[in-house]
Amino acid sequence: MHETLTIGELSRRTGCKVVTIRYYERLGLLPAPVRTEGGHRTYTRAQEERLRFICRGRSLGFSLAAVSNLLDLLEDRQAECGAIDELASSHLETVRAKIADLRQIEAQLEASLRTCGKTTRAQCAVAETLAAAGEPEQASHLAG
Amino acid sequence: MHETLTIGELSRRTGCKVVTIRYYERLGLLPAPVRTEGGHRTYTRAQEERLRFICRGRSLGFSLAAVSNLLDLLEDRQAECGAIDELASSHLETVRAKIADLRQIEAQLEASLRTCGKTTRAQCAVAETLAAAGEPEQASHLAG
DNA sequence: GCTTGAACCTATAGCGACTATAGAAATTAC
DNA sequence: GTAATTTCTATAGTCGCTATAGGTTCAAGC
Repeated sequence: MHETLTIGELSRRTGCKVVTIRYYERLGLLPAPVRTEGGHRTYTRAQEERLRFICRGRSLGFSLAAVSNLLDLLEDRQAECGAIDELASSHLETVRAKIADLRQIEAQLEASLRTCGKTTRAQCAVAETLAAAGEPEQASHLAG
Repeated sequence: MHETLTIGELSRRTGCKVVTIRYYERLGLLPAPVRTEGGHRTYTRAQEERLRFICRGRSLGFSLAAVSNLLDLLEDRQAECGAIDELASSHLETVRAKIADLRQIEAQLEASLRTCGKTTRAQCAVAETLAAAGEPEQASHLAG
């Protein structure tokens, strides 16, 4: 069987939006597929697999650059498993750092919300938490 | 005393970069400060407080739009504490959702790293985790 | 064969929250 | 007076998309 897929079918099968697929192609993450006479893209199973890999990497929080590295490593039959592991474990560290950041934020928000509702507007605990004049802090690793 | 500050001094005192301070001004988050004859910005203590508030909000993961809302609420002497609480607790939910996402990612990365190093390249567990053909997933709330 | 409507195409601009660059002018320290 | 530092403006780039506009192709029904 192994028929080819339109970009819409590929999108449905992978959960990756059509515009995003085209975007990945423009970035060079996905190879330019064969086109119909009219110029529509047609994808193979191999390309579907590659896209799945990209999506999975993204859903694990890897940057597109990291995903690209991973794809290169996988394609290089000489490459050691070690290089892949390294990328993954350095990413794991980043993930853990983000969790730690977020937990601090969670705790502070919880604390100020807990003491609020009991005080007047002038001493709103949440407002105080935000206004608290602390020492300059380095920006956290948080993106948003 | 209450002297004014240059943008560089303000930056050092708050930990907010000079370019970022100017950026906040352009967005209207910080009022345009008085200038010297030569056109250099001079800041007051009130503006320093406002900037601290913004930075604190950002470090708690609030968007600039949310910070702007919070500032408006604080300035409005009529406003109820409740509105502030609502913003904070809805943000807390977002934070918790992000933590949950990241924990799943952490677990998956840990799991694949644990089983790796024991297998040959061909069955690299990390590579498999990434290649795993799963059902289409909705994108997580993660920004980066 | 013809028409309709969905899916597809390209190109460009926008989002958020900055960051980087270039080149000029002001300020401060000696 | 000069040299170093800081500041100024304006513009473009980052990341990972998303949205818009305006046009073309494709598949199905008649």
